[in-house]
Amino acid sequence: MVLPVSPSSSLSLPILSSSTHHILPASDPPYKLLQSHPSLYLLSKCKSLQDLKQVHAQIIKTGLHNTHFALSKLIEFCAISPYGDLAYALLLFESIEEPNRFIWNNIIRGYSLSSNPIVALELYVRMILCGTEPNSYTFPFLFKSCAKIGATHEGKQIHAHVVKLGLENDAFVHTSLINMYAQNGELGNARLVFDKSTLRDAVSFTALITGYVSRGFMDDARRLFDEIPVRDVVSWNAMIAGYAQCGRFEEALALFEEMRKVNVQPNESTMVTVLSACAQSGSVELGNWVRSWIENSVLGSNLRLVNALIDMYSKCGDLETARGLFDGLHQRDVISWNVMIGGYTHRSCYKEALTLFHLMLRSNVEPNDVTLLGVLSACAYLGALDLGKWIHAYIDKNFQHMTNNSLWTSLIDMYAKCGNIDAAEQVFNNMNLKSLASWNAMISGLAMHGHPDKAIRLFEEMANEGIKPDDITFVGLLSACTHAGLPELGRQYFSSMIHDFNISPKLHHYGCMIDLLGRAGMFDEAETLMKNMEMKPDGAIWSSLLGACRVHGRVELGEYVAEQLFELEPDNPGAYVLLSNIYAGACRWDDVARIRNRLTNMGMKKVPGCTSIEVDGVVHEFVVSDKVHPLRKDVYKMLDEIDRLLEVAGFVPDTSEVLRDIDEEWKEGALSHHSEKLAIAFGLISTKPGTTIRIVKNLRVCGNCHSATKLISKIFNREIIARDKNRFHHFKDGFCSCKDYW
DNA sequence: TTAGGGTTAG
Repeated sequence: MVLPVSPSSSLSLPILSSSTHHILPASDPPYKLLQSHPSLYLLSKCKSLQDLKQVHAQIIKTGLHNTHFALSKLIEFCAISPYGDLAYALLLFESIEEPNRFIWNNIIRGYSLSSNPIVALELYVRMILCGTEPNSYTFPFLFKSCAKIGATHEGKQIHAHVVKLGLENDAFVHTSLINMYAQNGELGNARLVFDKSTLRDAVSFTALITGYVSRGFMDDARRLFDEIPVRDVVSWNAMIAGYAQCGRFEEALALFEEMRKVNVQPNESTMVTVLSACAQSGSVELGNWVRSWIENSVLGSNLRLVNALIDMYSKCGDLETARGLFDGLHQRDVISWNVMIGGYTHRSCYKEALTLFHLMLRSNVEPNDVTLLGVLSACAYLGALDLGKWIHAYIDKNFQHMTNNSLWTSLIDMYAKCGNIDAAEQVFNNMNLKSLASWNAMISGLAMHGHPDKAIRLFEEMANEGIKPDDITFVGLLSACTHAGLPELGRQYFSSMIHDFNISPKLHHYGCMIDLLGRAGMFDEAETLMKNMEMKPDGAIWSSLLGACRVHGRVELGEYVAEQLFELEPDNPGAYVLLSNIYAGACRWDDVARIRNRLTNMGMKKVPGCTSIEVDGVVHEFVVSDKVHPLRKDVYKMLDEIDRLLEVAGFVPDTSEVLRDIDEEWKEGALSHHSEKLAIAFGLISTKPGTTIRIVKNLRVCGNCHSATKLISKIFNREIIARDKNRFHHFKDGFCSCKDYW
């Protein structure tokens, strides 16, 4: 936006110095009388737009609407108060023939606080074109708007207006100017404004410190902090929050100690900041101390603090204490619900998260975008497509105009992970402004569904639109190559990422490459890559190499790799299972027995296989040889029928696998009782013929179940979409989309 | 002769 430029001036303000007209009409009665007028008093008591309209009517009835003062108060209330209504304020504003400066300032202020601050700038243009001179109150609202929408260009023009009017020495204008530059990433200019002025109170210092903190310049921030003549509580808070934000929790907590030593009384924000540092660093002891401090202070029942406590306890893993505090709340706001739901998802208790969400819907608190982001990630994890769809509809209805497009990205992720890649593509294609995250979500979605061609096309489209890929984009691309078994292409992307895009490979990228090379049997290249890594390979990388050894029957290499894994992750039974299977493949039964014994002696328990399926919005979970599902009798009856039909169709179970391998659901006996087959049987009896069955398994699907499921899809004429630990399998007409490569 | 700046769940 270009603001009006005066033809007579090299600076930008045209009408400022020329015509200022006078403000209050002569009809305005004495102020004292106005201030004590009952309608104006009532205004401050309004709690809704309806109340407001009644007071407005009374103001008109008593003739007060002819005074600028009453109109000012009315507009101020409508525009600023949480009970007001900005649209109503604008309506009123437009009806005033010659708004005075106070009225202009307050309508601008209202928009600066709104979700649409650009209107504040547009109103400012009108204000100066109308010949009303802005004052030191006008500018902080404008700079706040510029900061909120990143309007540096406009901010600079308005800065010129400030200079022209000689207002740069107003403390409020000064600080909001620093803040505008700092928030818009122009730290140099923020510093210039700060250095040029003699106005150096804690507030202006803090504005600049926050700017440095947001860019990670902690040393500069700290130097400034040490220079503040009189540090107030907000400056302490900002510095503590700064350390916490960049993960330097010890320094954050040390500063908090220091603050108490110099007798600065912590306030609500201090405690929120400290609790969030405790939450992130897992310092539940300090958290407990903070809790007793809070309970012994006037802040005892402060909702924000209890919310922060709930958040702290759940992030530290003490969900019980968190839930106790949550249940003890007499009044819960949306944040209370969000932290508790987020606590469950953070600790992987997705079912509890969804149960709580349902409870929230029944209470009188409206979910917001944060709630939905949390719930969508739980849906994605559980494969709860029905609830995910419901949330999609809810977003369409209530959040259509929201600028936060992470909700759409989250929907893409949810649909992809719930097995509905078409719906994911639809959401993606309907997005007006696609963020990098949304491109990434779509690319990885296509990758896990085994559509490397589509993922690659999307990547090219993205480049054509001038969007620069990041490291996550390449994880998606490389995993597309892994799932499709395309080592050559993977190699090309890996090299392109480093040389064309200047992105240094992280653990994830190496993981994809080593998986890809290993499974293609290119062990020499995989080993070379591992040796040349800048960081130590993690358990996941060694595991994928071990998996490749199993596929290719590389016993000796497998033994070496397994040793590395035993050392790195002594409590992970996966490595033992894989090594045992490698021995089994080579018919080395003594070694198989030795490894089994070692496993048993160490008292390790394999993660039990578990498959979930959602029917009519309810998520049902089945474990291997399930004995708890209420409909298990019918399920096992169906299972017998399935086995009979499989036999008729000529299916011979590969029992050798059960005898030889301790497969992913080891020790659990009969193949037909694997959790995915139980879930499929349940799906067959509880959905209409022809309905797609979607299941989610926590482990990788075993070879025997994979073959059986292919045939089941044909016999029962059902599409079966299965998500396992690594990827998706779309079973249809006797075939699987993974082309038996997984 | 009505008002304004810096910290604050993910």
